[in-house]
Amino acid sequence: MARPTTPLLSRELVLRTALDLLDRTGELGLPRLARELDVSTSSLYHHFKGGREEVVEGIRGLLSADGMPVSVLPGEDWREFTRRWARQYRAAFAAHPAAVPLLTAQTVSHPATLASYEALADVLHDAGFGDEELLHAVTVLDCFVLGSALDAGAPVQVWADSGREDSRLSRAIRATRAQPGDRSERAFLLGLESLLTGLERLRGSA
Amino acid sequence: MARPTTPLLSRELVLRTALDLLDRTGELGLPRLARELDVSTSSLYHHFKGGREEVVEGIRGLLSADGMPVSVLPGEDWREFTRRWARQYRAAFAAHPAAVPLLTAQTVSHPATLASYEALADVLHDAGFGDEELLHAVTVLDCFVLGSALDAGAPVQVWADSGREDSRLSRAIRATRAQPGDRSERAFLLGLESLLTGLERLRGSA
DNA sequence: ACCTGAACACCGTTCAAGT
DNA sequence: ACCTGAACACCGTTCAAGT
Repeated sequence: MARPTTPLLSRELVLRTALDLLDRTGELGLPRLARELDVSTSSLYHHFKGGREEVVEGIRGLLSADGMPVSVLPGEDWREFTRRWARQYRAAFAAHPAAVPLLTAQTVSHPATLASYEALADVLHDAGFGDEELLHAVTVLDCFVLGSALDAGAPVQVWADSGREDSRLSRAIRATRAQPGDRSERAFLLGLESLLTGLERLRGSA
Repeated sequence: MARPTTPLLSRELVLRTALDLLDRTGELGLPRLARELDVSTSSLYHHFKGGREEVVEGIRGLLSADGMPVSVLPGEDWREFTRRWARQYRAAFAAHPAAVPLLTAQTVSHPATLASYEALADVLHDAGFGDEELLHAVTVLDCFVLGSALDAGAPVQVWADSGREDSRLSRAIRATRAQPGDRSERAFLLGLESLLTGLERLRGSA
């Protein structure tokens, strides 16, 4: 066939298919992805010169572009914005658990993701955070969100439950009947509030 | 040569070499690892029937076994123990940044790691945490430590700095002159204190 | 510009063969 | 039990050839 009159691929199509493949199989292989698209593996390199890494980064963009808050709503303070930012960030990851290890293994470079961090930084700055405090705040939130995203896909509860039956942890798990996914999210919300309170104190100390 | 009179390999030797390889090259390939050990690739499977996954899990054990607190020191309260637990956990990971993405991509099953979580759970229980609160506490701490371990290897600061020069984040980074590694640790300690305070409130509400 | 097919250097894993 | 060498089914990436 060689060059078709109308392109068979587009970045968008490749990325959507890649994310779907990841969701269904838990893995992302370029040959497998190309098969899914009815195309030869080398075709992918015409749209992603950076190869596999660029595909993964594109997936990050997909998740960042859709729904991440970019500015404060009317009447919203920094606490509310930050809560929204963190919840949306985690939710985007939690919806695609298999993508998370791939994303955390690779440096962030996608503009949409960078933009969402910039938005957070701007809001914190306007709220009175100094440069030092601002960096700490962004780092702390980033760490907790990423860790929680990993936990959303592979909850502590699941592997802890396979330990000794008479252990404290196993007994605690049996004593409560919430689903691992629910518990993961509840713990996230709880930790987030603690961090927001801590950051408020940090802001005051500036 | 076939079977040597004295074994060429041991789990310990393989794991130490694997961790060293990971530290030096940032990657862990079984053929590469075998070459490092002057042995054929298939030899590794005699000591790790679970293959690559078991090797990675063994590395987790190496990091967990060495220095993780297992019981409270005299006069130590739950807060101090938990602080020590989290700091040691993160430090073990931060010392081997390339191992972190491998470890977070794979379910925990190593007894030494499970034991360190059990130890934390026991201390929290003795401090009066109920089953529900205990699980939340362990989850929150796990999330934050893992996220911070990722950040220790690939700090937010590094990739954020490659954004627009006039952005708030880039300006904040330039305005402060701490090293990314230092900042990562400082942010961790700051967030940890916030979480400890939050968990204290959780404990009280039981 | 965009797709193909072949080629290359890698993987991880299995297994019969040797001591 | 422990090591080897060959074999298998995969990877990711490159590149000349075709339209």
